[in-house]
Amino acid sequence: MPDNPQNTDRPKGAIRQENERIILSAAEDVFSEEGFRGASVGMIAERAGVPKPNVYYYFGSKEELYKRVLEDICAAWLDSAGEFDDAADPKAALTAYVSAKMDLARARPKGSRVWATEMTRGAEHLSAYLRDAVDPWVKAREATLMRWINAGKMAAVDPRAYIFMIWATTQHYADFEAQITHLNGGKPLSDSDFAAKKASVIAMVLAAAGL
Amino acid sequence: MPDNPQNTDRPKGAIRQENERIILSAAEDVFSEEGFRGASVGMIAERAGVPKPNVYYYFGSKEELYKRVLEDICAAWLDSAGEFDDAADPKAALTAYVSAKMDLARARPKGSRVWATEMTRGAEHLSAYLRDAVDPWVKAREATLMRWINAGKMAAVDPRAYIFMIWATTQHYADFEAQITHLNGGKPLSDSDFAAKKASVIAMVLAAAGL
DNA sequence: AGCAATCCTGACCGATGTGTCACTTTTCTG
DNA sequence: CAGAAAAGTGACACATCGGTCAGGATTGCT
Repeated sequence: MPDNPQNTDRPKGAIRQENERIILSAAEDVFSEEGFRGASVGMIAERAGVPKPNVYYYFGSKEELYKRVLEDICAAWLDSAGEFDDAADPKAALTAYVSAKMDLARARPKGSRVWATEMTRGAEHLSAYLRDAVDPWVKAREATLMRWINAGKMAAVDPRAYIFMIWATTQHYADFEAQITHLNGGKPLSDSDFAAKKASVIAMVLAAAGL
Repeated sequence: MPDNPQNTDRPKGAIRQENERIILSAAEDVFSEEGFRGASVGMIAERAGVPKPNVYYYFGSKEELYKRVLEDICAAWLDSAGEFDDAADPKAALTAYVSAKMDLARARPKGSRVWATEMTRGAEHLSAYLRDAVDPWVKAREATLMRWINAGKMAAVDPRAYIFMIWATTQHYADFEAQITHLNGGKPLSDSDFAAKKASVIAMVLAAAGL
């Protein structure tokens, strides 16, 4: 095996692409359960069905693998964040955003949990992203919410507290999936159960802002 | 040192009580950051300022220590749960409950994060507690909310989704403290900042239920 | 087919983790 | 004060971890 610490500079072949995908998926699983420090590369390799040195072949280190997983999650977060279109009216914009967030929670619960575990460790690996992407996004939406409030289009809420409520409530369905399942007689929410909860969340979030 | 696997059967002395308190507190810190598997007894011992074998002297194993930490957190959870008094009217009862939950999030953020990390691992260590304490509590409060809804005292919401919203929104201030701090210019919320957010959360949760 | 590049993997290394234990020191009690 | 109980702790055994590497196998290209 050639000495090449810059694994990411290698040309992409079909095998590489497939194996990276498999390993990243397994890593997301294991990191979501045990966090960065609690997850072992051995567990990830086993989950992915590859030998452990292969994980190092494709990713230079546990940390590099973790960063790649986080990047992917951040991209998904940004995707849903784009649904908060501030040219629309409050009800339409918030409905779309909460809807997208609920869909993301449903489609990517483990990603959400990786994000959550990184938060509990102080979010060191997310600090640049929070500063460069999340913070500006929050400030822009605060401004939008204030504009709507001042135009009398929605009730006067603390914009930031409102945004936190949206995040918390939607991500709860991913992050606390185990609790929700336990409280649902040990069964995960079915698609129709989830759709009903989604509708309820949208309604409540809108009502919280007088919409 | 005598061979006594039943450490918890020993009479409690002042030194023991103090050292257990210190170790439990340190354990809560470390478990909240790295979760069960990622936390090491060595880290906990260092955080507590005691030699590692002393941690084993007072607690039989890492797992026993973890269970003790969780028990303490569950007791706090039950404390705040008692504030949801179903003899009161909806507004008073919900205000009291959300207030208590916000206070708990503020006073015990690390406990909340231990709870959250145990959730991300599937909540195995909490399954009995969820079944025996949380599930009955949720069912009783669902019934209460339905009674209020049917009496026309509050808007028709999905009771369970509403309870999840309360949990999510209040615990968010603990679980995502790192994010909130990052988004607050790197400074933790001051007491007055937090009080304002608390008031906003209470208002929004009430509004979500038409109160 | 030959060769280069890529991929795979058993064995290995030093570091770190859980837990133990013999022994020492300190505290408590009669 | 003496002895028992409680508390403290350096050293240790074994397991697991992050990461490495030589060499074999497979793939891709001319």
